[in-house]
Amino acid sequence: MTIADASKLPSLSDFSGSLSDRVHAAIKGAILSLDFLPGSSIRKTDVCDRLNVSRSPVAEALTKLSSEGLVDIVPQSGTRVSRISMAAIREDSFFREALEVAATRHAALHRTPDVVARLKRNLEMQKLLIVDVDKEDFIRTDDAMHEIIMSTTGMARLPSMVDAVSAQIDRARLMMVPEPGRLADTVDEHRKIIDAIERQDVHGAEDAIRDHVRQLLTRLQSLETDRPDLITS
Amino acid sequence: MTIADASKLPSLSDFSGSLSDRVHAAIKGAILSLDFLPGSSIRKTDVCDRLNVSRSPVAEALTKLSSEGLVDIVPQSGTRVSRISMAAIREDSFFREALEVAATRHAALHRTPDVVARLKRNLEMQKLLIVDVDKEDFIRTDDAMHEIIMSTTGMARLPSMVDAVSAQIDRARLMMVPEPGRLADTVDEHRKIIDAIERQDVHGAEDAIRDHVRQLLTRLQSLETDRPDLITS
DNA sequence: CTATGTCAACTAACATGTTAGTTGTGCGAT
DNA sequence: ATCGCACAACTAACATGTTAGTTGACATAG
Repeated sequence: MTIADASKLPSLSDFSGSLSDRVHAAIKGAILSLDFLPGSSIRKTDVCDRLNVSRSPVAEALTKLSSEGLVDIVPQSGTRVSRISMAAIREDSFFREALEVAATRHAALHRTPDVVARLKRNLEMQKLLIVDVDKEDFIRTDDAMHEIIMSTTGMARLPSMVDAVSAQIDRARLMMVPEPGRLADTVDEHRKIIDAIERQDVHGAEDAIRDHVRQLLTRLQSLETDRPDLITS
Repeated sequence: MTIADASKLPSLSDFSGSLSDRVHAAIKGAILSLDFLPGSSIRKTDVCDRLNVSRSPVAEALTKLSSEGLVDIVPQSGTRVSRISMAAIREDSFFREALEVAATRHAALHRTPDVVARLKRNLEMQKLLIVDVDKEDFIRTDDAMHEIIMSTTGMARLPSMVDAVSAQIDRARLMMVPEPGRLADTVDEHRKIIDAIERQDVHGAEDAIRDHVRQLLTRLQSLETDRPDLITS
């Protein structure tokens, strides 16, 4: 059984909030970036030594990660980084789809000219970033678009909810090999979503965002054959 | 400032799982049943004394309740039972609607004759229970119907997800005065949902479940004027 | 060589001691 | 009487000690 390499943990000073929060963020980052490999076991004492904290905040952080599905705690035995399972990815994808569809529906029903303008400006930015092949910034802009749509609902907890439910997806996404032309396709999907919102075409917007979210799921399925070492079931 | 009466906590032996889990269930029950009143502060030591456990499991339980929105933890200061806010209820209702709509959509798309039969049997049971005016059993049967629909998705975590997101709603629901004829209306809403699933009418099923979930929200709005002492904002 | 039982090492869970931040209270100054 | 400030009491957060359940290694019997 491999053991997660605690030396890969970033320093706590990179984060804010309570000690527990920072430990949580540090470990979560290590898991999502695959510095902590799926299936490896986490030794609390290693983490404590590396971060210079006691077991309390580490225990609390691991409990939270467990509820997010990123680690498996076996009572009285040990804690392991959860393996990526297609079943878990499909579940997370289902939840994410449910929330994104609801948000997009709301956006289509209640859109204001201001929101449409912001979405269109965001889309133009995306087009520019494709030409630059600036993937980092593209992802940031992509996220911003989804946030604009979510913000129309006025639900403060929605972004963090979507975030929590996307943990497995985010981790799996990192293992995918980039696909040529995928960025251009993504922008096209975004355009369809924004167009439907502008027309207040509720069903059109729902279908468009659903297609978009499912694109990712479809592409993730390929991991099952590509990286069977990291995927269970 | 009122203080939550720890003597109202049920005994831990009524629950199963780890000590933390049982403490969590006990406190959650007290909050949802309004034995712990919204706004009152929870004294860890009282809870420890009553349940004969140390502060660790109590702290963990309260952390979890905090993430469910049932208590507010003020760092270095205190923990209070969260007041019911219309904003929180609306958010929870939004999340619940998103999940239930997604589940119902899935049920309509992939329904089998067996599922339809089970749903129809459940509906007949509901009709009988109206005549008996057996509210307890009616609620159980109501819940069972939603579970049948959710089970068609095959998503293991869906019920617990909906449950977590319904905490605020469940608490508020208890304060509502029963409305004559409401049960019959509920059955009618259920019938529409089941009919649409049987016809594989996706949009019809979505609309029907949405109407159903929103009925509750609408009725909850009245609390804002009826019980302003328990509602904030 | 395999199956099984024992035991030591390890771990999460729980208990308890300690620290530091917040809040209200009362006293004194104005 | 009111404002401000110091202080005491209380709390969550954190550190650390203790308990009990799990696991795998190893020895031993078949």
